[in-house]
Amino acid sequence: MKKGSSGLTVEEYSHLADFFKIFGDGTRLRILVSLQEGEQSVNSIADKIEMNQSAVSHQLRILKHSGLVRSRREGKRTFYSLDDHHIELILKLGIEHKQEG
Amino acid sequence: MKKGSSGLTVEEYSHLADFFKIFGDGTRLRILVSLQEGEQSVNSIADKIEMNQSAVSHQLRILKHSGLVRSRREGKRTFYSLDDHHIELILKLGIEHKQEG
DNA sequence: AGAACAAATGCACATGTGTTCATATATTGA
DNA sequence: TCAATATATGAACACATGTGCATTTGTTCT
Repeated sequence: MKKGSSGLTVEEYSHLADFFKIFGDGTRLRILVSLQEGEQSVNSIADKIEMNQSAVSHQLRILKHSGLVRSRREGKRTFYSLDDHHIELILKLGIEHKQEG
Repeated sequence: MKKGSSGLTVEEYSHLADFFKIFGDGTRLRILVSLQEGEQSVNSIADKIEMNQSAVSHQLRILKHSGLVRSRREGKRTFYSLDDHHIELILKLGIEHKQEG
């Protein structure tokens, strides 16, 4: 296992990059922020952020596979909610960064 | 200016996504972490992270345009250094997330 | 001016990504 | 079972992105 001067391997940096990549899309950010208000169904999210149901579903799958959200089925609907305590901190940090310009 | 329930416009989310996108590449992460040790020339960085000079230069340009690093010329060489106090915090946060992962 | 070195740039290419459309797969209620 | 609703999925497409190659630009030294 080859280590760089700061302790992470090339592969580990790649995985870390994959983590940040999740936040690198406006639609996903809006979904995540929307979910901060509580769990919501797919159509509910799609309506709120004014996006295609399919597009939202695709993104939710990515978020779920990344472990950032989880889903719960209730009848015909699937409710998604945040499933990672780092999300709020990271979003907050990004927004603060943005505000300072 | 259309605002969502959490105070940001669609365009603002897009810009925030662009910010996170910068960290969504392993090469850029390695460059940023490398620069935490202090300013370094392009070739120096390229050697350290074992990457093409051209690739590193391309990425440094992105980092510079994003305001995350700045450059200083000294003779034939250009020295790059970190230029954003949020970087360390964000990298730290991401690494911590990974460790708990 | 010419050689040597460092860095930046334009191009081409392969790969990755987000969206939409159409369709499939639940699930519920009549 | 059939219709209606909600969600998931696959394919296709346009677009973005990272890299390497070749070349250019800038700098120093002789």
